[in-house]
Amino acid sequence: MKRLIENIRNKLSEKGLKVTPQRISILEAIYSLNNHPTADNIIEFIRVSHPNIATGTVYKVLDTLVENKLIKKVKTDRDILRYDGIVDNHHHIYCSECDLIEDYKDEELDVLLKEYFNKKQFEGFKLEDIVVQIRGTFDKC
Amino acid sequence: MKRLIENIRNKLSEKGLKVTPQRISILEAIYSLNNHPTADNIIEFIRVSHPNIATGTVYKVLDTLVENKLIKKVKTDRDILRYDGIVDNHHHIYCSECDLIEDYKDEELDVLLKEYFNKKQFEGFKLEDIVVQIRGTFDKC
DNA sequence: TCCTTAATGAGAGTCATTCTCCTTTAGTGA
DNA sequence: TCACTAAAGGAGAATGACTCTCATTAAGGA
Repeated sequence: MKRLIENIRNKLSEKGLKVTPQRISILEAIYSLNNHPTADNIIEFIRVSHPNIATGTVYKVLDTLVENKLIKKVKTDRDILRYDGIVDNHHHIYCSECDLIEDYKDEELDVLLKEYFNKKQFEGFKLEDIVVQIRGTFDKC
Repeated sequence: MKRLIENIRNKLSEKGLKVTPQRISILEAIYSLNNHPTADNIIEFIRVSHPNIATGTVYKVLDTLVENKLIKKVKTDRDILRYDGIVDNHHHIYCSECDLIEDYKDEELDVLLKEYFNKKQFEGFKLEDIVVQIRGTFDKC
């Protein structure tokens, strides 16, 4: 736990961001809440230890973290914005029945896509990132 | 134009949906406004010829159309829902600078992905759809 | 043409997110 | 170590996209 917080401090100052208790607990919340929390999940989690944090602050910090690539936004077509503490390239599996979003890492796929798009070459466009959305239904749902 | 409306009528009744003037003009708006309009874009467009349409009606019709797979939802990074009149399998290019979403059709890519995921086989998961999100920046932005 | 049921209009309500403005604090430099 | 300044946070009002409710209207089948 100590170690996690030390790690968070380093990440923040590496980016030239002020290390504030609010920023630390928000990142801590994202790392603790596994499944792509919403802003609301994060606020609820933090209020336990930090009852006075303002919702505006949480949104502002989340924006800052996204800008500095310490977290990612996850787009879903069905509901509100979610946040993802994993910034390595990875994909998402969306269940059509429940609201779950699962992470999907697949280096073989990454290589395949990278090679494909390298060959392709877009005119007038600088490619930054490719994310695959896999939609389907879990049998358990 | 006559032809477009006839086409829309057919699509609606094929799905067993009542053919109402509101539904027709909403679909017409989506087909006319090319680039993935927001609900607001659609409302603005329709009000010209149909000033009394209620915003609630527009949202309700859009939901119905999505449910019946006559249109698709797309979400931008800035968290605004947009609607897409193209329901064939296709992908999207997201610009990090502007909020534009461009369509990206690529059958070679579709085949590649289909083969890849056929080989892969997920346990306990029924695959429905694979969409690739391509993020980057247009030089013009 | 009539009847039933679904669709629409109007407008109030909701709720995630943003804004404003004042206070507090992190980090720098003396 | 302390003081200063710009950046960050708190409180809560404001915004705006979307939803709900309920009375009215109209599509489509009998």
